[in-house]
Formats: sequence, structure tokens, C-alpha cells
Amino acid sequence: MSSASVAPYIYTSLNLLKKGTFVNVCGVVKFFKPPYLSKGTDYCSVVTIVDQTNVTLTCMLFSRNYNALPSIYKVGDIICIRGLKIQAYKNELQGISKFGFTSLTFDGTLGAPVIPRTLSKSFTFTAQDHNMIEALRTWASTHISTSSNLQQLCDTQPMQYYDLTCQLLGKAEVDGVSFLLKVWDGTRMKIPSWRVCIQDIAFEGDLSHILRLQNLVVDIVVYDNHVQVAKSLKIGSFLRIYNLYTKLQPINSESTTSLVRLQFHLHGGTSYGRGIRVLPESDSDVDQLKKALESVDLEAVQTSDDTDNVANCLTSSSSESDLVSLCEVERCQQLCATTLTNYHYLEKTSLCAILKQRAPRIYRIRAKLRSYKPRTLLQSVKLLCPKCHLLQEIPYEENVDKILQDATVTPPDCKLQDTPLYDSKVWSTEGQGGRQVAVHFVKNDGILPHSSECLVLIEGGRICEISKLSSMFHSVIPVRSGPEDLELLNLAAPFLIRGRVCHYGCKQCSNLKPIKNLSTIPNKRLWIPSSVAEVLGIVPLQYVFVMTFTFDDGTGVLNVYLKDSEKFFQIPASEVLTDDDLQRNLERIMNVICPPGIKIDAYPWMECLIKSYNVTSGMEHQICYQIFDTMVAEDII
DNA sequence: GATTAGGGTTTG
Repeated sequence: MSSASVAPYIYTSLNLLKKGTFVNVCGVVKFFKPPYLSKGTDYCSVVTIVDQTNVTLTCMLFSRNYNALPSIYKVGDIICIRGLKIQAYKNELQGISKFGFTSLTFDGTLGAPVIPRTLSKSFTFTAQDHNMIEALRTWASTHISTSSNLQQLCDTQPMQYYDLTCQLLGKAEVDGVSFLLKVWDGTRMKIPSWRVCIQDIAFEGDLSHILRLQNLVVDIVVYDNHVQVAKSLKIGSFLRIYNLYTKLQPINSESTTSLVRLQFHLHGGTSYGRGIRVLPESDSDVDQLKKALESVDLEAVQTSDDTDNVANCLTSSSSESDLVSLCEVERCQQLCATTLTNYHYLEKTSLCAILKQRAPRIYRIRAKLRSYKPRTLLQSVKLLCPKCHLLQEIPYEENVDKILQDATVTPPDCKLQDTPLYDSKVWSTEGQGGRQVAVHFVKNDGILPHSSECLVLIEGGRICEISKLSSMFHSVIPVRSGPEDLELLNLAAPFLIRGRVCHYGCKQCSNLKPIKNLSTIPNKRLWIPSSVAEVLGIVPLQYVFVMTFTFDDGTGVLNVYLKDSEKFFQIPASEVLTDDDLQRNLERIMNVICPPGIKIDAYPWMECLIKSYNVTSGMEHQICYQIFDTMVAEDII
């Protein structure tokens, strides 16, 4: 290697460079692009160095031989370039390699052994050179920013560019312009990695090992010019991926999962030194990485809370075929039956921790649905007043009919028929004691609309007649003749029937107004129930599913209420009572999130946002929990 | 022994 007897190289300070000269320079790497294939015949590396004169020089280095370009692994390394031509470009000096140039690169860490990385077989390296490297290290330690782009997976945040040191576990072509690398660095992401679907036939790597490592493994997709490099990488090699970009995966995109996940992209181009480099086993950072990988407690990874389903999935799938699709396995591994529609950044809290805390608070939980009530699903549909929050049962049809029947005692008053608001028609029923039925067809600006847009008011009608009318007309309002105007019946009966849905009002909060107020509704073609309610002084009740979910996450068990009109199941509670398809759908969803006949281990996970609140009744105080901003995953609906 | 690239983010 070196010989003190050989004349030492003379290095020119960066402040003394002259255009058109050949020099040897030495400096601290401020910026670099790892070698990449240029559009010409050579590999190219762009390196910017700085020395104690605080002058920087950007060098364009070319070589047919990848390994002849400097082995720079990170900013702060020290490099000596011999045989560099200085030329001017855009009024600045730049260095350009000419045939036969050589370089030596050193770790820039103060106190690290001074070992040159070089391809040059015959290089001299004197004690003087050694001192120069030490001097540059010392100078750099106080004059160069030590902030590094290096970061571990556990510290990854969305929307970051950084350099990752990792081991390659698997690779596969995604398509012509993108390529997948599965890597790990022994640390665990706070936000789990996305999973990129590929043809399993194209996959290279030990799949079972990757599955064992579960979410210590991240998927990186590299694009364009990086694809060729990625293809050539050997499984097991240690890599540094420069300028890796992280991005949150949009919710409900064509992902394999409904969880919030982080995408890793190595975009095309070489801007900001973007690229991939294989690090040698001798590198001190690789040494550190290897230690981290060896110390990973695989048992802890496998028993961790969010990784259970993979074993079940492997067992069930392998009976069908040994060729388990990678995507299917990972999909199963990550299967989550619900999606959050808010607070994606909220960290998960275990149920045992929640049980120790005071209310009110909000939490994100990940648990399985051990059981739920009521088991007869339609019993979960209730009416809720949005104003006084009173919850009530759906009135029985017989009770509604009783109210209607009672109202028939008052015969239709002919004074209240055929007004500017409506045209009226009166019938007498046969064999029912001469019960009179009056139907008032509400006009739109004095004109009788088409039946599908027509609101009708019915006097003396029974439930069968109302349901017949509601199938023919837009909406039906049961009324009776009052002293001044038609009036609504008791609010225990629906104030409006539209199609098969009965709309009820809150007895406590409503303050009934005369029927003639219907004329004040601006759009008399839509007859929106809430608008009708408003002009008639009614606070409409909301149909809601009210269920008790018993969650279990292995740390504790928690009863949580679901009070939801249509967001959670994506099924309107108002329509489920009269729609067989919706009922079947609800039953199917419940059988997915709480499957009958299997052990809880095989249940899917559910991620939910829940809020705690205090409930005091008399002397008793308790904390209740309610689900919010959560919905069943799209692929289950 | 020409050319390549000439630091300064994809839009997947």
C-alpha cells in the first residue's frame, strides 16, 4: 500500500484552483450522487467537496467502471481526487475527471480508522496524507453541519425525503417502470408500510422469512432509472437508499387494506442524489445494522398485537394450494374490517389503558368484536331526538293504527276542503260504519302536480290505506279536521310517510304549527321530510342503529355503544326495517366482524375511534364509550 | 479518448 519514500501527492487548496489545470484535490463531501449510468457510455457521479478554505468544488466524475467512481456512502466522507481537470462552467470552476483519474475515499468520522476506499491498485498514501485526512475530519467536525439525512424506519414520518440503510429481503417487478424492494432495518414503523401487489411468480426472496418479520418489513417502489439497479441487487445485501420519499396512502384507494399506511417511493431521476448503493459488509454503518437485525426479538414481533391473522391465513390457504399469493397472505395479515374517517394520526390505545382513564377523551382502538347486542339485529333500530337526545322504540304498527282509528271519530269538515293549498276528495267506506275518508292533494302554485310529485293529506284513513297512497304519491301526511285548519294527529303516529319510511317527530321538542304552513315550503316537488317537519313545527326523530359492542384486544374488554344512522354500516337505519336486501346485508356484515362458530383469534381486527363520556344517574357515576367517525371497510360492505 | 452532466425532489 503506502510508502513514505514515494514523493507525496501535492493537493491544491480549493481556493487556489485555476481554470485549465490538472490538480489533485481533497475535501469533505458536501453533496454527492451515487454512481449512476449516464446517457452516454459511462457511469457518472457528481460530487461536491469543501475544504478548510471553505471553498466548494463540484466535480463531474465519469467512468466505464462503476467501481472506479468514488465509494462515497454518506455526506461527510472525505475524498481525495487525483488527476482532476479544472474547467469553467457557468462562470464557476468545476472539476471534471479525465481518463486515468483515481480517488480515495475515507470515513469522515473523527477517530475512525483511516482506511482508503479505492479501486486503484497502485496508490501512494503517506503519513502526510494521513495527517491531512485527520485535519479535514477535525475541521469538518466543527465547521460542517452534522445533520444527516440518515434515518431509521421507526422514525419515519409521512412526506419526508431521507436516506435509509437497510437489508434487502425480497424484490419483484411491479411493471415496466417500477420495481418493488422489500427491506428492513430492524426497527418498527409507527405507521405500517403499504403493501404493493405483484405477481407472486415474479417474487425473489424468502417469503416465509418476510412473513415472519411481518411489519418490520417495508415495501419500497423504485421507478424509472432505478429499476435496472434494483433488478441487479442481491437478496441479503445491505443497501443505502438515498432520497427515499414517504407518503401517506390515500384511504380507500386500491390498496390491499383499509388501514392508514405509508408508501415508500424512490422516484425517478437523480435529483438530490436519489439512488441506491450497495454498502460493503466492512462499512461501520452496516456493522451497526447487522447488530440491530440480529437483536430483533422475532418472538416478540410475532406475538405483537397487530399481526395475528397471518398464521390462520397461511394454514387455511395452504390446504387449497401451496402457491399462496403474496398479496393474499399480506392482505389477510393486515385485514381490518373497519376504516377511520378521521383522526388518522391518533395513536392506538390498549383497552386496559382506556379502562384506567377518566372521561371525556377520544381514543383509537384496535380490537376484535367478541360479542354484540341485540342479537336480533332489527331490534337495534331506534328513534333518536337530535335535540333532547331521547331514544325511543319504533312504534308498533298496531298502536299507530289505533291512533289513526281514533282520529276517524272526527269526520272530515267540508269547510276545510278544496282550499288554495289543496284539492279535496271525500269517500265513504262500505261496511265500516260509514267511515269517511278525505284525501287532500297539495297543489304546487295552484296546479295539481303529477302523482309522483304530489303530497297528499289524508283524513280518516287507516294504515292500509295510507300505505297504498304512499306507494302512489310522493308523500302522505295523516291529518284530521281541527277548528280552524287541518291538524296533525298525535306524534305517536308518523307525521309523514314517504315510500315505506315513516317519519316521526319528538313529542317533547315539537311545537306543532298549522297545516297551511305547508304553503311556505319553497320547493313543493321534493317534499323533503326535514323541510316539512320544520314548517309544521316538528323536531324530526332520526332512525339510528343502537348496539352494544363488546371489544377485546387481548389487554382488556370494553363495552362500547354504536349509535349511528348510516355511516358505520353504510346502511340507512331508516330503510332497513322495510328492505329485505338491506337486512341481509346488515346480517352479512355482522357475520364478518363477529363470525359465528369460530374462535376469536380468527376474527378480523377492527380499528375504531371511540369517545368516553360521563354518565351520572342519581348517586351512580359511570364512564360510557361510543364509536364515532368509523365505518365498515369498503370491501366488506 | 467523443459523450455523459453541469447537485436543487415525483406526481407512480
